[in-house]
Amino acid sequence: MNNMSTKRNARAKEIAQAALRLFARKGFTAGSVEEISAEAGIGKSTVYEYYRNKEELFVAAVQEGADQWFADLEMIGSETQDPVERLYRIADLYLEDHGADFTEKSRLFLEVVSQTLLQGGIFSDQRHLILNIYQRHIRTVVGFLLEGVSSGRLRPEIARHSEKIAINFLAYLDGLVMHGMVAGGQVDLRSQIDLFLKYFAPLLTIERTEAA
Amino acid sequence: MNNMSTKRNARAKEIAQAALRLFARKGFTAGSVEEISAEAGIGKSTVYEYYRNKEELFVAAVQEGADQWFADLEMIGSETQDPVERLYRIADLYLEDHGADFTEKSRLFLEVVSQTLLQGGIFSDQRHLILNIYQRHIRTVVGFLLEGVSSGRLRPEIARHSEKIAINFLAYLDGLVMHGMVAGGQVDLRSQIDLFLKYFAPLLTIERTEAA
DNA sequence: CTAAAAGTCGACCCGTTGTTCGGAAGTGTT
DNA sequence: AACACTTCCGAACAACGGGTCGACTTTTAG
Repeated sequence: MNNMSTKRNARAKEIAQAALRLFARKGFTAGSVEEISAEAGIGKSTVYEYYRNKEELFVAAVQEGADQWFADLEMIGSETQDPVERLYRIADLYLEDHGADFTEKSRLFLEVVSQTLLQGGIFSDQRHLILNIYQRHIRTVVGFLLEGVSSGRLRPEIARHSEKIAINFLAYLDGLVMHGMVAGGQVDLRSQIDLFLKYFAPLLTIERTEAA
Repeated sequence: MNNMSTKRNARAKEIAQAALRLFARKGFTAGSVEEISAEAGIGKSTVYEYYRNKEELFVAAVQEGADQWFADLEMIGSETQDPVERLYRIADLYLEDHGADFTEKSRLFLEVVSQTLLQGGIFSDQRHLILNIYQRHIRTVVGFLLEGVSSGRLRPEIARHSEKIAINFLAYLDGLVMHGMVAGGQVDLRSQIDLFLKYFAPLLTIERTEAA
């Protein structure tokens, strides 16, 4: 029985991952259930054994994507204690795989935003789900900042505005990735971020190097 | 004859504007041609007298949106000469109408980005069109920065990185608007921008007020 | 005034796709 | 081997929506 349900869960997860890949590639409306089933290597009707409908499948795909994202974020938290280094690593995460074609995460993120506000979109009546993911995202970065203050590497004043700072930093990264998308390789995201952090990081850290 | 074609153009523009509104509200795939025709107060088939197909209509809608946007941007350029003031005004433009529900421009922008990268999307083979709009956008802000340098209000070093700076600034604004969208009023965009510009503007201007 | 041209639109066609259904194929139990 | 039970899927259903067509109305021009 337990064996049964774990096997079932594993199957459900496989389908969700296939859906994640396809939705990221083609979007919610254009990505058909049949294609997803093909991607997962099963029949179309089998999908409906695991998910009531396409929307539920999309939600599962988003959850799957979010889980992967937070796993990466937490990895950063455990691998380095230096707050500035952490910010650089987050930026790396955003740029990851940004070669020939874009990472699944960015595309799916875009699709989520669309579905969140588009009238009649999937999340228009399930905002709380997205809001949870969003707030966890912010909270993680706020945590990094506050830890940086406690450990004495960041200026104490940061603590007061930690949430605003986190939001601004992430907003910048999200926006930059979008620019990279529309500009399609015309913009060197790496050097954009380097320029940004070159001025941003000193605003946060204690050691002020006034001598240029 | 001339009268005829201007009348025809006017009609085409009306339809494009209706399309702009609807696509912004429901997205490209979910917004049907029938709804657009209803929004424009005409029959569905009439739309096809002015646009070959739905994609062409979408392109027209995007052009329409871009035209409005650049008109606003140029207005800023003519209304004030102060470069920092101009940046603030651009930020205002992004926040404009961000009350109950979001401005058409932001939503359409999102849809454009989607359609630009989604495999099989409209702009996947018409990237140049989007790229033109994008570059004009960047170039306008670069122009503001360079004018600021010439007039002696911005630091001369700015000139070297003017494009990178413009991109970073606009990327931040785009990203922030997206955050506002997903967070749905939980984030006070105005105060986010104020915090950002409070640290950003002094990096650009000549008069350094080291005494806090 | 009239005939051709342009504009309009209701009705229809048809491909796509989400969803259901009935039964076949596997799995475990006794 | 026979049974229940789950898993799987091919085929059919139904709705939706992009696009076409032919007839009707309005405009233009001589």
